[in-house]
Amino acid sequence: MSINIPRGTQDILPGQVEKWQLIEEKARELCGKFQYKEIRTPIFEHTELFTRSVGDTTDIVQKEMYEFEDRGGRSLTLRPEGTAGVVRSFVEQKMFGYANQPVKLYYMGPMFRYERPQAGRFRQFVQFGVEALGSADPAIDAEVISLAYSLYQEMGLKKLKIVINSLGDKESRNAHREALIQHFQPRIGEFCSDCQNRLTTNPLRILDCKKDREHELMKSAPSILEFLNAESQAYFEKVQKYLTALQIPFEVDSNLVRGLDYYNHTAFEIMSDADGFGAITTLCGGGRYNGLVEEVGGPETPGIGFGLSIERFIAALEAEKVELPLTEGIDIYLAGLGEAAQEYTVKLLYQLRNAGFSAERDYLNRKIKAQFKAADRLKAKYVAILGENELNENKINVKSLASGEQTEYSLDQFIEQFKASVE
RNA sequence: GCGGUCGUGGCGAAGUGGUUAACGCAUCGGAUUGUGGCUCCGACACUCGUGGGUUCGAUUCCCAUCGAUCGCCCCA
Repeated sequence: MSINIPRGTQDILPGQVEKWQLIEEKARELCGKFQYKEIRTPIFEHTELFTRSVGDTTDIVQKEMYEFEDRGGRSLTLRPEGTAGVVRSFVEQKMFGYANQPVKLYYMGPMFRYERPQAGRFRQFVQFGVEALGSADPAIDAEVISLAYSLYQEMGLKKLKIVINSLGDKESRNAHREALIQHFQPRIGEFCSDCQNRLTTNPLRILDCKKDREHELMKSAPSILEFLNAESQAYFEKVQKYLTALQIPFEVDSNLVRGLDYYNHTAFEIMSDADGFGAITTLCGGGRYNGLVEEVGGPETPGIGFGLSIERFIAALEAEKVELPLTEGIDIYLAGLGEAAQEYTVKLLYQLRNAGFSAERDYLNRKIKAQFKAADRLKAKYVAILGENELNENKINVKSLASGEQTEYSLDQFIEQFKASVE
């Protein structure tokens, strides 16, 4: 029996990988403009880092982590998200002491979650994310959101929706939580089983339920926004003010919840409205996590960031049928006929490549006709034909595949002459 | 963890309880003995996902299993 790819993973092959490269390039370019620097942290960390930061009651920690013990008996976990590792590094490398503050970082790499795969959901997926540590200015919340938004826009996505909410600070959250429990408790029996569980684990999530959306208690439920204290309220308003100034369209959804424990204040998601996008709508999720740095052992430091999946990014591009500017084709294909000529093309090919051309030759000993077909498939602009005749007469014929015109060159000076004629 | 659908050549995709497993694309060869994209001709399935069962006989029926896919939960 042959070995197949592990569940929830994928091979990204030539033809598809170019899309990844484009997104990665664009992300890096944008980070340069926004002044976020790349950080590369390990793909596995001590398990405790995730249980402490992500939260040990979250689904991620409870049932989705790739956790293992190494030969030294340490409990390690393949990272399920990017923020924890970055924050760990921030603390461990004492970045809070850097002259440049806030510390603005980005990362790109594989994350791992043991989930049942479906559309836009994998066990290994690639996340691009950004973290800004050390500033509690609402302007940086707007900057982070605008960075993600720009990336999608510049790649050509149009059907985007930004949803924001404020989760408030700890005080606001706890007050809200109590109010929710009081609100739903008396009639929780009328809700779905999921919601009944949520009442004790995470009552906030009840508001997010799709089944019980129409229940009257849903509409009358206390909103987090009513429980924001003055400070949280002012902060949230500032974020909105800045987004408006940046002309970034957004809507406030007081039911927007984040699944990781470390979030507070600003929470946001960027979603795709494109048809045929299935059940996945969230392209990007992020928010503020003041308090996380302390949780991981560092000094009191505010932070905000987002994570987005490249897989979903590409799915959204496909759903919107965005044409990406993928470059393809080669400059020249060397068709050789006969042993002596074929041998000669080995050298010629290398010279062409060194002269700056993308070039290819036949490696399967094919006949001239098949070599032309191969050149066609490679979308070659030119085919150079070298046979016994040409070799003896010190010349080489070059045919333009577009026009069909054939030009003769001196074999000695072929590279120089060809280069001159193309330029 | 739960539910729906599906599993036939490199890819896409028909099909039947019975002995040669359609077709399309791709590939290779030929028509055109050194020139592509069009056309025509030819070649190309000893695991019909795997294991077991029913049967004289199964790719086709049943069960299990694995995988894919979509949805729930949750999330990127």
